[in-house]
Amino acid sequence: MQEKITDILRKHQLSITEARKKILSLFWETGNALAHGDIEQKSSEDFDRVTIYRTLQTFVEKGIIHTIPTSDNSVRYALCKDECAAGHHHDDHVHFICDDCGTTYCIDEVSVPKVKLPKGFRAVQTDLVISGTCNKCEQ
Amino acid sequence: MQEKITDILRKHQLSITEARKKILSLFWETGNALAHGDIEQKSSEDFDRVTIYRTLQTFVEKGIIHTIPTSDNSVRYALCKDECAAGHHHDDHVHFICDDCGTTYCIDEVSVPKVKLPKGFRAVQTDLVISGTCNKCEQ
DNA sequence: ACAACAATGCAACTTTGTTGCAAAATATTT
DNA sequence: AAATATTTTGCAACAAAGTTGCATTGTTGT
Repeated sequence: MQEKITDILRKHQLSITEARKKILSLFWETGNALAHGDIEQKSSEDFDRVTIYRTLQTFVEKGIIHTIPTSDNSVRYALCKDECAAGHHHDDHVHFICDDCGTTYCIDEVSVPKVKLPKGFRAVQTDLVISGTCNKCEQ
Repeated sequence: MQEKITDILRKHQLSITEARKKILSLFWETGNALAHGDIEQKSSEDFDRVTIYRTLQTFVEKGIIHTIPTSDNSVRYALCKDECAAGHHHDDHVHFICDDCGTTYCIDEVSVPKVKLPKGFRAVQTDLVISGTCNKCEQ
């Protein structure tokens, strides 16, 4: 587990620090997307607020995590697939946000359908965000 | 023009005030989506910051405008179609955000494709957000 | 025109995010 | 393995974004 974490950091040419290991393992453990606030709650005693901001920023730049668009103001982050490299994200999968529990899922098994845009519009990134009720809150 | 604006407000059972008329006409004039900041710039001398916040909130609740999900932290608003009612938005169209000029378009001619979700997930709202270069910045 | 009600402005505040710089931790070189 | 160079972190201070309570003003219905 710890090896996997340090491996990822090394692969992206990042020095291995406590903060980065901790934050990265949080993503692995939860599986789902995390907002900055979530991370702050789960590690506020270990690290400064600023460190979390900077770490997330670095991870995004290096292609380890990506941001998920949301209608409310909260930026959420999730682990990228292996194909993502620095500066070039390829996270064209579906994101699901539960209105009940707030959990954000990456639905890997569904891929984002290609859309034909009007003349002159060139697409670079496509995000499909679905909100509703997740399988845990459905009962 | 002014009649159209007051009509919309009346239809949604809102009292007709200067702030609401002004902000609503801003949406009509620009056609595209507006962030809170845009509105503040274009009317900061007329109204207080707080009034803009509250007006936008009211408009969303009443189904006059809707929020558009974005990867960066900026909340953007756009006019709803006629079918939207208070509490029930039906804005399943495509949004396009230009990386160059920052303009957010509602691409009405393209509709959001239906997506099959894993078992237990129930979709309520589907947002397809595409970013890239718009037809004005393409040259 | 008047009373009832709703919206606005102001001030104070909370939350969220940013920047510069010294101290500490990590990596690199020999 | 120790010394140096480089990066990262924490702190403080700040800037921006958003919220709340309350008195004042504006709007609506009779």
